[in-house]
Amino acid sequence: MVVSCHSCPLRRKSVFTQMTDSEVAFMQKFKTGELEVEAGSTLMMEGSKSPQLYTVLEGMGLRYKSMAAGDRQVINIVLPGDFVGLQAGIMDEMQHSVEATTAMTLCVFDRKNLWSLFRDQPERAYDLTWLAAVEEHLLGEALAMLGHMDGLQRIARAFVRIYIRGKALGLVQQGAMPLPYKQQDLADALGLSLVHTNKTLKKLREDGVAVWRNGVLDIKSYEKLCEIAQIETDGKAVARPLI
Amino acid sequence: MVVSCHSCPLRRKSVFTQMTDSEVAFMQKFKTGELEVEAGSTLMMEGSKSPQLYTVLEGMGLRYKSMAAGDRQVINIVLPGDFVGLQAGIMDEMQHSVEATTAMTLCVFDRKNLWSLFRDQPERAYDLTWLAAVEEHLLGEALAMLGHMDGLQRIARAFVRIYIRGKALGLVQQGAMPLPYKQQDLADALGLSLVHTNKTLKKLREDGVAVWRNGVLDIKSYEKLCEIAQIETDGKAVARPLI
DNA sequence: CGGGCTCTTGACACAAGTCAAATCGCGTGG
DNA sequence: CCACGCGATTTGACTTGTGTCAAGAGCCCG
Repeated sequence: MVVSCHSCPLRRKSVFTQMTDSEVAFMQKFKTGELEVEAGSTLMMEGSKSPQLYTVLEGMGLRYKSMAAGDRQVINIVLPGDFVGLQAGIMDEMQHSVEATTAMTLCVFDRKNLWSLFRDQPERAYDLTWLAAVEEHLLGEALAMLGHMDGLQRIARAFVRIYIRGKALGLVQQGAMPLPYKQQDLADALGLSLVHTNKTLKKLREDGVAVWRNGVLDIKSYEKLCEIAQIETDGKAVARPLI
Repeated sequence: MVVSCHSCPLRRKSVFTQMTDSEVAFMQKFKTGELEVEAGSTLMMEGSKSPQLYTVLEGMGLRYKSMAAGDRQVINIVLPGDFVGLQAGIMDEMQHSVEATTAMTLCVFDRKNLWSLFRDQPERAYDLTWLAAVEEHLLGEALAMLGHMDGLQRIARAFVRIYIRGKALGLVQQGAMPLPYKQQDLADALGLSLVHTNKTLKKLREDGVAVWRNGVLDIKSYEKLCEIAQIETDGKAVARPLI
């Protein structure tokens, strides 16, 4: 059953900026269908020219770059509302891969209609640029994190960032949210070895800061976590456009 | 003396995509003036809402984020042709600072005209998004570098990247190009300590790979450098739009 | 019950950070 | 014209965070 943009459950959430009815109608035309993928599927391959672009409706995923020697750098996690494939649409090819960690439902757009969006809907073009600029900002933060923080701080910071996003999406219940990734995924995101990630998680657990187990992140002390992460406790997710 | 966009010396270089006469004419209207700043000036401050956006005509600079404890993460270097302030234009505020390392000449645009660019010049809007997407890609690469490479590899990779950009801009003469930064700048970019950066540079020097001295980067063996950096030797700069 | 993932833990090695001090280069002022 | 001072670059000695190797424990599924 295909959801109409008008009644899209994501669109109602306050994290997403509101559109006028005519704007929603345009997006509806832009949308060409829905895609369901199972856990583990690769949505986009580094170097490929995907003919399709997606907005995540449900499920979680990972963006990553493959490196020499078989290891990879996780760029960030993909949550509902995220737009996937902008690079393939704007540049020629994807510069990273995208993988579904859980089963996912995606809203599908056709890449060849992207230009009409720039021509006829400058507001949406602006939104796309906004998304790219925000992504750039987030990567800048991640870079600073890898460059200047130790393992404990990195993990704490990752948890805070994820928690803020999860909260904005309504995924958090009593301080806990689903986080169905592997320790290896986190290690690959933070530039740490699996072993060291594991030991650092243990420390956070024993210090009563946060417990991440069985795919659920449970924040025991948001204050302590933020202190370690060097982040203000009042951080909120910024409202973002939903494409 | 203000250069007209039509006779802009940068625009002639082949690294930049060509515009039609009418497109150049629009950019000319968009341009509100030129700015010359001396070495050491701060062009944009993290958190500020700059009313102006720039394209670099001459000189070199640095983008960086300030961190706790007084140190900083250099995001990347700023060379002629680079667009500065996109974040201030699209998002509300800059997320990083920009500093002039040498004296610089900048082409000035008014932020409040940015929307008219999206409305009336979809090609330019597309270009801006393209720039943001490329920036995102480069930061992704940088992230992978910090996450997975050791000091020697990082420096080698930084040199190769810089060299490719410098070559495309015609800054390279007999394998050498001006690179007027401090070792501390490079250290801050690569997430290394100054001391370790210095020792690693020494190694590159003694191994006959590259010498960086007195603000000049001299590549002694591009092959060795690329091998260390794990980059193909045939890498070229991609053509990019000049805003 | 067995095979294959994850997750845990311990022991050890090494890359890189920190601290401290010497040297070099350069502009300024006596 | 030389002495001084300050910032940048070098170098050495020591410390430590993190990676690597290896092996065991927990858990799910066929």
